[in-house]
Amino acid sequence: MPVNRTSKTKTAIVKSAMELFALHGYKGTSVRKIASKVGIRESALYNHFKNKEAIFLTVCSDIFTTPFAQKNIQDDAKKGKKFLAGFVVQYKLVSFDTKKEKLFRIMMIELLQDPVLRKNFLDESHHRNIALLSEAFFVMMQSGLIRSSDPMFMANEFLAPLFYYRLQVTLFRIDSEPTTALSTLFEKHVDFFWESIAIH
Amino acid sequence: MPVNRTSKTKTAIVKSAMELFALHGYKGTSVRKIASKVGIRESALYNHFKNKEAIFLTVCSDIFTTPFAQKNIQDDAKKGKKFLAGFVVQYKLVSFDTKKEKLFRIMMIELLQDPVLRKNFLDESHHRNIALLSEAFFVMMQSGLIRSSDPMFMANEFLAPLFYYRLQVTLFRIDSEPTTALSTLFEKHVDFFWESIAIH
DNA sequence: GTCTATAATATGATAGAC
DNA sequence: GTCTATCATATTATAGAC
Repeated sequence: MPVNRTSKTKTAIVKSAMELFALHGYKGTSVRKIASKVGIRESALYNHFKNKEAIFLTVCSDIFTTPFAQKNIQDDAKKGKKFLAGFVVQYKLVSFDTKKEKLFRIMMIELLQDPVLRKNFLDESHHRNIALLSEAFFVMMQSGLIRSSDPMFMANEFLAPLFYYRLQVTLFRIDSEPTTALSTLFEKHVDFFWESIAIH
Repeated sequence: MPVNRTSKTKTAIVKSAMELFALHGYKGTSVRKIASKVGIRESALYNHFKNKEAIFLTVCSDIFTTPFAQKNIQDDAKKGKKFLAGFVVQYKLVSFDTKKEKLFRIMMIELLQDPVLRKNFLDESHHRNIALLSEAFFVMMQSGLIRSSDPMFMANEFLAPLFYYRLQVTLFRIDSEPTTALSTLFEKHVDFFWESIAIH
């Protein structure tokens, strides 16, 4: 028997809620509208969730799950540019993933209003990425692959454009505008950045 | 006699509304709360503004006014690093300006929800900055100051970290955390970037 | 697990006295 | 220009029948 005992309705609620939260934020999404989108009455929804916040928390539960499961940075980082390219491939995949994009929208809307979400973003997303990249750059410096600098600052410089491009992708997609031009930015960033730091 | 006939109450409404919008967004701010903060009744507020949206539009009216009044980029850009440093000084001033910070918060909250605000951000902020920087980088390339590359892409790479640092400043300030460490990032960015592109 | 009914409250906005 | 009073509607949430 399946371990996942989550009912079909509950799954449908989370899915509908995610879409509405991504479009109108927490306050702009009413329990009524979620229920309506699912095709049930408001009261029936309370059979699956304690309240509106519980729905939101479930929707946000894997907002910061990251695919950057780095096993061995010490070794991987020695590959230099290839390591950075690999990181960006993952980042780009996440940026264009439909579900992740919805969660990213929710995060951006609530980031400045929700203290918990804000802390999680800084800890689980920003600091985690910075720590990973810092270590990698440190290794690359020790290996003589790149010029010497503050690894953590370099990590910030490397990460920031990725975030900015991801935000642009999201903004374009909201208005159904093509993202082909934006798509290449990620790879160009790796090339440009590596050209900037590499010791030839 | 003064040209500005805006009443004291109207000014107070805009000020209070700005603070509330910056904290809780458009939907999270009720007309009641604005009136309460001003110290008047809700109905009195409608004597100064047609409706809630009119208040919001007034608050947002100079959200994209920029201090980057570049007279002569063709000449200024030839100064190379000094031009970039000057740009960043302006950007940093805006990032730490109390009023501008509130407007930035509002923008970030509504950016993904309000199509008009989104378009204005892309046109008046992003594209304007990219156009300015692109032209500057183009001049620098022609002058042999920096390595050859796509000027517009380079502009993106230069602008993105500034935006990211500004966002971090804003997030830290919401939680009343010190921004001294962040403060130096802006100058370090200029140094790092110039080191990356300059022809020595 | 869903429905109808209902409660308590919040919201945007208006009417009319002062 | 501000007040009290009021309205229509929307909102979160609960009670109880089926």
